[in-house]
Amino acid sequence: MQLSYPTFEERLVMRLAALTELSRSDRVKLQEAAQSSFVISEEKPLKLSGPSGRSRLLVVDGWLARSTSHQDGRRQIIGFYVPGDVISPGMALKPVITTDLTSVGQATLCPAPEGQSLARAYAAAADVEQAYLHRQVARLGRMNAFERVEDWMWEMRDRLLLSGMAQPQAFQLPITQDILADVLGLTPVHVNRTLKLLREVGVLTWRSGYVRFAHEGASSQVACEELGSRSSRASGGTPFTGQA
Amino acid sequence: MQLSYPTFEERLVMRLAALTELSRSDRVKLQEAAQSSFVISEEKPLKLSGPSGRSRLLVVDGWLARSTSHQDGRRQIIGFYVPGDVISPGMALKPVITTDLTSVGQATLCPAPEGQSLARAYAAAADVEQAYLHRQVARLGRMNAFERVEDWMWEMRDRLLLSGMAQPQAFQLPITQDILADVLGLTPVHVNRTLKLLREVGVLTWRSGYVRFAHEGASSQVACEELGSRSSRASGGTPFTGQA
DNA sequence: CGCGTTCTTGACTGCTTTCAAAGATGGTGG
DNA sequence: CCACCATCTTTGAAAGCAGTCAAGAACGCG
Repeated sequence: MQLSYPTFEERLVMRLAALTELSRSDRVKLQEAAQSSFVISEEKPLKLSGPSGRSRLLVVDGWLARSTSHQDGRRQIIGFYVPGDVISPGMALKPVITTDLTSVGQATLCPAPEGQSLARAYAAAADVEQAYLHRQVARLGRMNAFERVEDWMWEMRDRLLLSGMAQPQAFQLPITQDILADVLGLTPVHVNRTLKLLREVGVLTWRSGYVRFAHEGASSQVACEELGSRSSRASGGTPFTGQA
Repeated sequence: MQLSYPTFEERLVMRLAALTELSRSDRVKLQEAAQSSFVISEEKPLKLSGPSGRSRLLVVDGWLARSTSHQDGRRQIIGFYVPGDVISPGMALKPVITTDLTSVGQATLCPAPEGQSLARAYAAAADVEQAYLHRQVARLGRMNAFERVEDWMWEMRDRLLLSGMAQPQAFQLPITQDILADVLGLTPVHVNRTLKLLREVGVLTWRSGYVRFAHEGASSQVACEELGSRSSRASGGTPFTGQA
């Protein structure tokens, strides 16, 4: 079980320092910023495109989701913002697509302080965010349900690890299966079945908001192999349940 | 039929001026840059992550594709760069995912000139690129084959229109169906069938590298309606808690 | 303890893939 | 000018992965 998380200050410094060398003064600014944080109530959409959302924000606690939806109810979550992530407003001259930003549960944010080295960190964060978008495209375009779920789980582990919000083989996942379905472009029912499969095959378990990997560092590559060996065996009752 | 395209200079100015007001001197810089363009031979991957690729580039002719691929052969094209687009290197500290940049057919590039107003244009271009990534995620995650193809076609029309590389109802599409399949996360066979359907339903035709829309301005919204009226309902979405 | 949300599971449907092969298309050389 | 070849486009039939519909079980909360 997760014993304790880093403090708000520690998360921000930890995460952003991983991107660039932060000057001492900028680290102090981050810690000060964390003091003046504010809470976003559950499921209340943020308007970042308007004049109010012209400033950059930092996530200090909770998860935020960027999503888009049709009027027929279909919804796609583009991605999440987790503690330490930078939310940039964007100039949004011509809305190629409109996205909403909502908090998952309750989230705490703070205005992003300015600074020499922080500017570099924000730029790097934008690059990383783009890379994760690329990966999300690849995931949705060319991976099956099994691979999508596993790949995504490892990705979140990696990201949360940077701000101390995860352990090497486990992390807290504060979303429902419905939401995960909207992230991975699947139906809730099929997400549920896929999770069951991941559990049976011995990849990971997700119970009461807590994800635990059965084995260390397995990238999406393993997912492919698992899948290949499973299907070649025609059907798989696989031993090896996850450890407690 | 396409009578003639704008000159290299015109494309760059046209496209970037649509993002921000360009100063007179910066427009001149763009025109000069277009003079010193170089050609990328067909299907030769560019290495933009290395030290050589530290500079920003502008596309003046042809299409480039950013893609990623598994070792089992599956390939996903993240997106295209078309004339007027800005290719930024990215700091790529930790490769969350590795992507290749290859030219589709033959492409012409030039180094991106620096300038006060150009800097704003590049920033805006980056924002727009991110918006198109969001849209690509939504397309792959929550649209069926029919909608994906139509939505993508309109998107490319819109983008090419900005640099004068398209007409309101037609544009030249220099790719194969195989490549389109890798963009939309489908198989070539199904792309072919979907194109046939789009043709029969009277949405668009694509013959000898030339796309022509049957009707004016139909967004992806129309795709949904078409689909709905034509046969069974589109794949239902996942309603969210507390919907209206 | 009751109720709403979330999680599971089963049975069936269907969109997309797979496998295979025939039909265009375009460029090249005789 | 036409045969020839590689590439690309079309089409059919069958299989599979994911979606749909429905209902029961488990969970959390006041």
